Amino acid sequence: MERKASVTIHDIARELNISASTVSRALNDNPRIRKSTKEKIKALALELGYQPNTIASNLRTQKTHTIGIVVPLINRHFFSTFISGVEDVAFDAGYNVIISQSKDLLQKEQQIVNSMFSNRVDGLITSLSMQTSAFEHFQLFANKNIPLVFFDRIAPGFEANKIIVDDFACGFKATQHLIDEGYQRIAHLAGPTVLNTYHDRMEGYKSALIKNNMPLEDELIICNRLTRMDGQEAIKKLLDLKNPPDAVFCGNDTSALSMIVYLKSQGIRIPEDFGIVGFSNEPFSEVVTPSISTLKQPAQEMGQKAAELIINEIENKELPRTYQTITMPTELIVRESSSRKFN
Amino acid sequence: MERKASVTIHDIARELNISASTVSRALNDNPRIRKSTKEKIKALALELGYQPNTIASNLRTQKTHTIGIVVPLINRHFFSTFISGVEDVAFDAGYNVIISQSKDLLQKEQQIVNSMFSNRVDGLITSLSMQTSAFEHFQLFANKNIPLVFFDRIAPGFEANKIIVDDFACGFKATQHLIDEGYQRIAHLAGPTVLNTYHDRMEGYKSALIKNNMPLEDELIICNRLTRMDGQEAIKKLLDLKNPPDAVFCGNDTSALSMIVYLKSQGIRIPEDFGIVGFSNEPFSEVVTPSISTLKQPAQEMGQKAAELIINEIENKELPRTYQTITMPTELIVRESSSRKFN
DNA sequence: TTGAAAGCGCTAACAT
DNA sequence: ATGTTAGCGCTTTCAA
Repeated sequence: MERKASVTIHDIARELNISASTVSRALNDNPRIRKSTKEKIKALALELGYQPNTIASNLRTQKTHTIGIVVPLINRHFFSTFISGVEDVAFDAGYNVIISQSKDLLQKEQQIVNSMFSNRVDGLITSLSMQTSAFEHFQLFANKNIPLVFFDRIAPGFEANKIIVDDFACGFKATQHLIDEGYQRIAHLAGPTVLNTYHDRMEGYKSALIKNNMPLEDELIICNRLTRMDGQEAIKKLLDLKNPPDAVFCGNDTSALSMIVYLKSQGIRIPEDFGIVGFSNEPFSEVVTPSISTLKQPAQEMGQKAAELIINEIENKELPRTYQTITMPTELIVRESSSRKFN
Repeated sequence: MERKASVTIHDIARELNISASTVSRALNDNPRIRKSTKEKIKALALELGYQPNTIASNLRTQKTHTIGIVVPLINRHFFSTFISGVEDVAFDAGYNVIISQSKDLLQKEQQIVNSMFSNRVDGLITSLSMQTSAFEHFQLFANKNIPLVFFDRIAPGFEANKIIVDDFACGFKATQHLIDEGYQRIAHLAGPTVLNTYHDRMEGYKSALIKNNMPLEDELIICNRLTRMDGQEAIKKLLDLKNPPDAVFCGNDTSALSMIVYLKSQGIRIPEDFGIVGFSNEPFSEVVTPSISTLKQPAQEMGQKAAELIINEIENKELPRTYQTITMPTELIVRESSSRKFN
């Protein structure tokens, strides 16, 4: 029942009448240790069930081989897939991954970022909460020159690496697609436009309308948090307009889904009477009826890229820092919810 | 560009002409420090931008306030939701969460478990890989008396806390439901039955058939890894039998979905001609057409419970250890894919 | 109420 | 090829 004190390199050293440093070197495969000594040491280490104490090593080397990730919600498909991508690359490079979720609360995000710092993560990868519009809490990392990568919801103007998709182009593509399908009056449901993602999608939407000489109308743009409930409220509001839209480009798939459910319940046919395009390519979008046209972001690849970037930065600290913003490719996936032409 | 050395308690001590221990005590709100001293210290700490070095503290106190989680795949909804539940409780209790995915590979699982140990996590929460049928790699934790919680896919016979659902009862309920709906010949698609989850679901299935005086037939039971592809192959095989089934209870929703897609493509009507029940209540199950009847596991709550259990164990190390197996409630959600009676 | 001193387990100059 | 020594930054016993 009692916790047996762990075996340390000193235990091994004592037993073999050598010094702890030799043991340390041997276990780290330092070439300056004689092969026979190494073998002796490793054999005994195995026999005694020695397990290195990473904490001690971390303290000594000032390096934790740990990457922190902060996302709004761990169990959102986009984020969990991103995390999976990070973990893949990190694991292969010998890094651990420590994760927290902000729950879209600025205050929690701030706490987490501080905690990650105190835990001396070697780098931090993050996508901002819906409430985040100031970035002082990340200054801690910038000041200490600790690598920082923003993805998806980024801090505009903050000097750091960033991984995004071209949300403007996505918004444009989605809207242009609806126009091409013959929809006449296209609305947009946006998320909080303090966030670059939702802001840019909306601008892309507007730009497409303008390019096609269609009027921008304030009443056709609704901003909320894009939950299922939000989607339903939005579509109700839109249908209640004197001059309601015949299509909506939604800021995410969840709200698009709830709109579809509501429209179906009202006997409004999709895509014949009403067109919908969502965002993110959630797993359900492909299999729901009608299937949801959407924009696919390469979540796994974004995570991998983020990990590569940050590990590279961690391991090349001395190089003059140059920050890049990497734009990953997206794909407009046209499905039933907007495909009049196939009918 | 150069990394400015961090402020330590010694810097604060020097500046105030006091000892580092006093600073340490003050910052930790030790009651034996005079209030005025405390305030002076905290003010200076703030001014200098002091951030505690958790690593050093961890080494000294032999406690990391970190919980390790090992799951097969981070971006499976059940697992990411479980993780979210753990993180919620852990964060509130001042614990960090470090995560790795085994990718259902035993070897990776072993590596991860060792690495988690070396990182001196205070406890480990895990769901086994599909390849795991021996558990020596967890012995490390058991030997050192480090709290260990298995969930979902557990190590039978291993002395540890466990959080599960009653998979046997689930299998029984699902099958009984299909029988009640009038299906005559019910097949089962199982995952690797070395895992308790899939094994128990299958036994539940068998038990329901027996109870209803229906024959058990080997050809109606297929085992694979339950991917989409696996589901499709399985349903093809089943339909090719001389005497094919008219319903399937699937070990997960993914394979159930792929069966539905295939059946629809063959013009087989669901639920009229064929009944399907899945497992896990993936987000898509509710919205696909036909919607999928399934068993709902309380993933978030399981995660919370796991965190509570392990934190309690961590913080009451001295108590004689008693291991519990907690069975969480499940719910059979009846939807279109098996609801003949509603038609 | 505060300080001195030791040490958690490891690594890395610097010696030999 | 190996040993000596110092110390990473913190906590904690013991002493004052």
